Order: sequence, then C-alpha cells, then structure tokens
Amino acid sequence: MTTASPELTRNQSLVLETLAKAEGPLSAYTILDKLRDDGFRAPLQVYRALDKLLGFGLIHRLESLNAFVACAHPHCHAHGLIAFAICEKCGQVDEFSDEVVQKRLAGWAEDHRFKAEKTTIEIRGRCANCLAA
Amino acid sequence: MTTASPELTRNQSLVLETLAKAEGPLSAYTILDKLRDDGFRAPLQVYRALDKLLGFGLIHRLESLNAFVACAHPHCHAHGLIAFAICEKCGQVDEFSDEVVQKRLAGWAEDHRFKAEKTTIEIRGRCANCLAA
DNA sequence: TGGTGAATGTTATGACATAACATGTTATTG
DNA sequence: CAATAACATGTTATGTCATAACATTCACCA
Repeated sequence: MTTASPELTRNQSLVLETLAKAEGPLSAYTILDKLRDDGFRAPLQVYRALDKLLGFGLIHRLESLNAFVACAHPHCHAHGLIAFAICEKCGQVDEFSDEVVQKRLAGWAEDHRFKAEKTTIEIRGRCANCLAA
Repeated sequence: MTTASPELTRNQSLVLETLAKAEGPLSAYTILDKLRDDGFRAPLQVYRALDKLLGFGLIHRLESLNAFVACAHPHCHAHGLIAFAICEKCGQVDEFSDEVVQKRLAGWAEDHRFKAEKTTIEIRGRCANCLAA
C-alpha cells in the first residue's frame, strides 16, 4: 500500500517533527513559517516533504481542512481505512478505524465494480472536552 | 437539518442549473466562466450562491476536489449521511448513502461524546466504465 | 412611504498548491 | 576514479481556491 520509508531526509524530518509536536493539524504554510529558522524559504520545500511523508504513511492529509497531521500510529503502517473526528472548536483530531465501515464501503465498491484507491472519512463537530466546557 | 428552500434567486438558479447540466463536479471558477454570458463577473457571486444552495441541500461540496455537484436526490432533502464515489479518470460522481456506515459512525461519536455536525465520505478511484475501457 | 433584511456588485486580498528550471548530493558501476 | 543515474533541493513565478470589506439595489410589509 504505502511505500516503505528508508531514512528520512533533513527536510522530511523537520516537517514530520513539526507535525508531531503540533497540537492539531497544520497547513503547509504554517509549517513553512515554523521552519523559517531552519532555512525553509519556499512552499515547495514543505509540499515536497509532505508528499513523501504521505507516501510513507507517516502523516495524513485532512481534505476538509487543507491541512496535515502526523499519523497517530506511525509504527503500524498497515492499518486500513482511517477516519478522523475533527473538533471545530479546539482543532483536536481523533484518528480511528472501523472494520465494519471499511467492509461496508468495500462492499459497495465491489457491488458497483468501483476500484477504490483512497477513501476519506472526516467527521467535523465538537469534541467531548469542548462540549463539557 | 437543512433550511427549507423558498424561491431561488436568479444567481442561485443559474448556478444550480449549471451544476445540474454538468457531467461531473465543477469548481467555483469553472462555474463562473460558464456564467460570464449571464452577467457573472466575480467569484463571490458564485460562492454566495453555492453557500445558499449547500444550505438548502440542493448541492454538495466534494472536499477532496474543492468542487461542487448537484444533489442526485434533490427532492428528498432528508437523507442522512451521504458518501461519494469519485472516478479519477472520467470525473463521474456516484452519490449514495449507507445506513450501516451511518449508524456505525454515529456509534463511535456517541462512545466518544463527540457531537458530529458534518460528515464527509469520499472514495476516490476508478469507476466500472473506466475499468472496462 | 420608509425602513429592514436579504441579495447583489465590485475591488482587493488572503490562502492553498504546483510548474519549470537550475543546482547539489549521493550511490552506483563501468 | 570518473561518468552517470537517481533523487533531493533551492528559487522564482504562477495558478487555483476562497473571503474581507464596502457600496448599492431589491423585495417586502409595518
């Protein structure tokens, strides 16, 4: 599925660390700003690293946010379909997977002779903490 | 859930018709270009109409494409969670819903005290036609 | 009739993403 | 070792998606 990751390059490591340290999702330009002191000057430096990291399965892209997060399970690259619950208030992202949902969507695809390449599931709303507050 | 739609305004009707006639999803700027002859001159004219139509449940936004499609079931505004299968080759979009997936995600949300506002499910891949060809 | 709220028009700007090309780096391998 | 292939990087420019801010117009009805 995902390409194995050899060593990460300097740029890739910097971008991954930035995402790993972050509380929530970051846009490419936010990452760029955080890495100015490390010599980053142009968006492409970030986007190229992001592309590789996505390929390695070390990060995810949140389509509804145009932003990126470090994978919550970076050591088991093998997990299938992943869903995200995104809090609109605090930005917190919860990453999970569900066998039943996965099988169900796979079933639909099979019934319709549709070959799925990539599936996006994103739930926007309010997390427990923010609801309690 | 979705606000009832009174009469559509001229701009809203033009945008909706454009989407309804289209083969696949259109970006806001593509819609703008198609409506130049009708007097459209600025992106906001399109985006404002799109916002209203989204509110009425007459169109959908495809997050992974930054594009819009007319709702496939414009007369039953009541359906719950909607999923999309998007062909990367021909651009065709198949809109469907699945009770099981919906219940399963709702169950996760309940377990985690997460209040879902909007859920996005988009499957990118190849449709049956394109695979056959 | 005049006032309120919604829709519209217009200009400018912000935010996200990639094209194109030059240069550097590292690892073969002949 | 030198040639070269493959990949990563740097840089400028540009393309694409979306909204802020403000002025004007329109429809309705108190």
